[in-house]
Amino acid sequence: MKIASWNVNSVKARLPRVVEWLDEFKPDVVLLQELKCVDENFPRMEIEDLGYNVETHGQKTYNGVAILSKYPIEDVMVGLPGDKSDEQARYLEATVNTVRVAALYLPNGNPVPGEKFDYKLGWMDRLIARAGKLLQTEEVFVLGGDYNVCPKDEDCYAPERFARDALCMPESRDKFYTLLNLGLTDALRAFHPSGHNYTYWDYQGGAWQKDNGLRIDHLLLSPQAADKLRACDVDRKPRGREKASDHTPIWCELDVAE
DNA sequence: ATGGTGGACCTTCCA
Repeated sequence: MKIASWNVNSVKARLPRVVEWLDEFKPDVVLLQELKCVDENFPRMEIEDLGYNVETHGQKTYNGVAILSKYPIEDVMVGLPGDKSDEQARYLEATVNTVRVAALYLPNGNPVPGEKFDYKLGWMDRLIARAGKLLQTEEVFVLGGDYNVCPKDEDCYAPERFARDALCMPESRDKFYTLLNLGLTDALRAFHPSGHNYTYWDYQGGAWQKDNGLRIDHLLLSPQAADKLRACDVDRKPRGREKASDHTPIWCELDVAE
């Protein structure tokens, strides 16, 4: 069972790239971020025509997450618990083929310091709390998405340039490791313990051509999911195409009965 | 050197 995550940076602008990639990669489940549209404007028909069920949690102009699945999507939970005043569409959780999955778009947090960085850290506290709840169920689960956290200096092409950036700040990394240390597995690092495995390259300055990237998209697995992990990698191909997103998909394969 | 990339939206915000 192949589960992928991809920040598409506008599903409307990216639809040809998304359709093309679904057709060639044939993932079973896809966690999308940065839809940048309300639910009514999601290109549901085009995705359903490829054999996917669709659940969306959209928002006008900003954010927005979705779950696409070849299996029925059950027990949907919209939004990250812990702050009823939070109106940003950044979290969607559901069960597909016995696996609990979440599509998450963690706040960027720049500039530092400021309200946005505080919101990021607060959102991470809520994610840690949610992961703790999920771990109590001892289920197979995957928390996938754009975490906007670059875990280590080796995950950044120029760590000195990002030392004060919200993606690399010690507070961001500390909370990311608090999350991991609950007992989750960073699936990509389980298969590629070191080296550059970037998932994002800025549009500016020829970053893609120079491989000036960062690893900020992650698949975090419960212990029960990690036991079933068979493969994990970044698919760089979509980033090199015309009208590309600035992120590229990360995927894993779990040995789950179908 | 006050640019630069891209998306949404309509003038500025966000990444």
